[in-house]
Amino acid sequence: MEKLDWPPTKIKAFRQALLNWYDAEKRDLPWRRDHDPYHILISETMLQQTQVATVIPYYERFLAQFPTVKALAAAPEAAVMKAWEGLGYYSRARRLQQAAQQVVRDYGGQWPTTAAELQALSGIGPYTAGAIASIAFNEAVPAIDGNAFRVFARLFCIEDDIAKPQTRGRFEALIGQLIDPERPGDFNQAVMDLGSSYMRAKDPDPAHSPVVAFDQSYQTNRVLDFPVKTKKPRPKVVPYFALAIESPAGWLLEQRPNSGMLADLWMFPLVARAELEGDLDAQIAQAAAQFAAEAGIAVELQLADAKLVKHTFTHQQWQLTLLTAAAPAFDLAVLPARWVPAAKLAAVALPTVQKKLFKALNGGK
DNA sequence: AACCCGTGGGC
DNA sequence: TGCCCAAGGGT
Repeated sequence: MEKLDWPPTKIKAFRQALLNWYDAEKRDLPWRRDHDPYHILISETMLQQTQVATVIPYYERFLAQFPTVKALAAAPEAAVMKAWEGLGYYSRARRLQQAAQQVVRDYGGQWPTTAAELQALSGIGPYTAGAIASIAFNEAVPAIDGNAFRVFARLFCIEDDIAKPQTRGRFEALIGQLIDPERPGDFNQAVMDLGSSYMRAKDPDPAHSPVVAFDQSYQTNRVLDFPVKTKKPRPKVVPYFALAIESPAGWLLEQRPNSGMLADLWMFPLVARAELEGDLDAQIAQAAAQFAAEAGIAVELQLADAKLVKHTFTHQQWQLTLLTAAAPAFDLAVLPARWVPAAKLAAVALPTVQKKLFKALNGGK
């Protein structure tokens, strides 16, 4: 598709059909109240791999807590992580704050205005750079997300696998010829609205789409054949012991390493069972020994009543066997850990799997 | 290029 | 239940 074979009149008709529909039917979303690049950045970052309905309350709270790019740049990282709690993909939160710090420090608070410059900021890739540049700064660049891939794959019956990185370039070339140079931000957002309504992944309604006359997949009765996308492998099962250790000072929560799964969040200490040997009792004894070596104190681990908690991520399924122990409030200087009383749990960022563990300890409530 | 990184909803 | 999907980016 090096060169789009549509005549200029057809290109104009497509833009008009899309934008007329958008002007009449666009969704009323909190981040569409203005074109502030800070607002666009927050919303686009939250919306990565996350549904609109999930994002809306997070967006409102986040903006109330960190109203300006300077406020976000200056905030304690723990506060940013807490505001992100439950949204997932937590590196997004750290990189969002890093981007804010880059804007303040490297640009003196004056936003770069091109997609090329924006993409150099932390956490901003080709999609988010295109979205900010087109919506906030009117640059005629595509913003290719899952919606755009689906919409244009269907419109042109494109067989390329959208899971492959090299496919993006072909879509960029195509959309670059179609995007409305007068209204690039609205064009990109119209494509997203189209991709989440008439041209959604499941149960689409292409017959009533504003661009049905341009939809080759509909005309050839192959709508659901597009986009072509390879499947992901099933999550791998990973067994752990989760150590619920309670002292008069509260629960023992460990801060996870600053890279990898649930980086920087707070959880019960985990012991990987794959490295342990023997039956359950033997493994519990090994877990206790391992903990004693790290913490410098022996605890008596017991199988909890609610013993198994499962949590599925994109690539892993954790099977957590819950062990409990009562302990004195021993010194934690050697661990990246804290005693957190129940009343102070609201102060640390907990992943959903940790909330499940607390719930299991409370008898499912 | 292939893999890693969360969560909730829908069927 | 298991699987797919949802405004991706980093390495």
